[in-house]
Amino acid sequence: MTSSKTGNINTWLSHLQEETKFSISVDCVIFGYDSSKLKVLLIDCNMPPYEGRKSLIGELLEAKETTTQAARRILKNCTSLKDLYLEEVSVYSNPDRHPLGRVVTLAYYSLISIADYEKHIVDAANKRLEWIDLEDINKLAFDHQEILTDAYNRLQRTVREKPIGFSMLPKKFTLIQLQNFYETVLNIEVDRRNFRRKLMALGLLIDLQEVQDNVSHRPAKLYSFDFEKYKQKQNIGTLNFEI
Amino acid sequence: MTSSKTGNINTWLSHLQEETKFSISVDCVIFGYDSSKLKVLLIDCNMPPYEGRKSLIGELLEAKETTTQAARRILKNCTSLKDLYLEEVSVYSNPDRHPLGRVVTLAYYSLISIADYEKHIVDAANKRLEWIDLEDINKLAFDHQEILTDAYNRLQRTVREKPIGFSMLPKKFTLIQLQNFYETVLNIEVDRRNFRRKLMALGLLIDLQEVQDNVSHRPAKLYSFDFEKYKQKQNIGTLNFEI
DNA sequence: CATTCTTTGTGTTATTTTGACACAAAGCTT
DNA sequence: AAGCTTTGTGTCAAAATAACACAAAGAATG
Repeated sequence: MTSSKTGNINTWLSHLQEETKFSISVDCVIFGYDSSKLKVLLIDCNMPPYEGRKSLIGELLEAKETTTQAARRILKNCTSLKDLYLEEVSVYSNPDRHPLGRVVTLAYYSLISIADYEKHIVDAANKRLEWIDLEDINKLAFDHQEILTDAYNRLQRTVREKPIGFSMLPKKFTLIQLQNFYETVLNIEVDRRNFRRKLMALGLLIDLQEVQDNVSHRPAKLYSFDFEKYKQKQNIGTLNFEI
Repeated sequence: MTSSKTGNINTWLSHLQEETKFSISVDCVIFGYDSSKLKVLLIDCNMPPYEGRKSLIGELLEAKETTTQAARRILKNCTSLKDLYLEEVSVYSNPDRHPLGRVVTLAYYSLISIADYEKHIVDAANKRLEWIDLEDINKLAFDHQEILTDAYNRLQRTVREKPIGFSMLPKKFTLIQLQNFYETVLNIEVDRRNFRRKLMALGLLIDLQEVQDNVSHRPAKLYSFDFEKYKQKQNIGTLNFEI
């Protein structure tokens, strides 16, 4: 019945054979946002046949960790930041996708506010890490272009449904900055007044009673996102964050 | 800088070591719909310590296939059906999740119209496959309860955004059947008239000019879903399938 | 110091979408 | 023929969305 030599892994005992074991890597798409640009943290690839191209940041899964833990390890290695937003994208398992041999990859994406955190990017020169504008990326190593596309689609979807965008903005932001962020990430244009009305109606922005500094025009009011209130609303089911 | 012994898998050459290779399995959550019930195709598990419980259907990934191909192989093995809807759920990689040793699992879910296809379920007795009402499932083997929950959440989300529900219904269906389906899967109640208005407004249902047979009341009109028109609308961007 | 420039902040109206609700029609049963 | 069950349909109120213009704040300029 079952054509597999190994049988149903979930019902009867069989031993795990070496020839059906695989290297697993975890690749991270690290999105950053800065001055109205969505960027991705990339690294130079010098592995044939992809020399000269850039690639996502990835490492092999280790013996005693989950893929999520591996993703956090990678993030900490290149940003020295913990607690970043992290979301699984997909699995990439084409047998020929990696020149070193068969590597099955789990992709995750993560979000960073470049303005707030650039100072933490460790040793960027040594690691040849670089923020590249998303719109300028078109030919990554391996199947990373596909991974990036998938990750971006996931980001676009999730950013509409959950307040993950705020982790890409400074802690204090203006409504215009927030609007620009959504317009950039979602590649849309929205009416300023309608956007403000909608956001204020959520009741999740804290008016900091401060205004911008050092701008050569009327300074905008500063807000922060009320994560506490969001959690409460989430718990009591009152929530509909929808951009 | 990088603490990993293996270094960045995507930049420089390192060999793939045996101690960091893993067994990978693919598990399928096969949803079926029949007489207003959402069901899942499960198999008896007789592996300690989970004897007596039921589990999802899964097999080990083979050397030359993608995880998607493995999922299709599994589906064909237990339903002899090809071209079923298939969607990735998530990866499960806790080191202790499987008693045989470390197994990293990719979960997929798939959809079947039980009414149309039950005849194709091969050798259900031999394989100890059984359709179990979703609401009666509460203690599966391994971490399969978690996988099922994740898969169901994905199904609920996708069924609202894409016309995947029609692959769980007979090819000819009544509007009431369609409504019952959405009410069951989404665990909501909707107004009959408003539901009909919304669905007809999509312009994607074909009025078959037929009515039900063998019912002891006024027979309902039969419809089918216009997959062709849906594809066209999708291509020209006119689409907003949203239940 | 008055004028200009840029950007912020705000309210109303028309349109569309959603939600609530009741009764007649079809076909089978008795 | 009367009764039963389920299907099929329209209107109106409420809510959400989309479109739109002008005054106010502060810096820069002459």
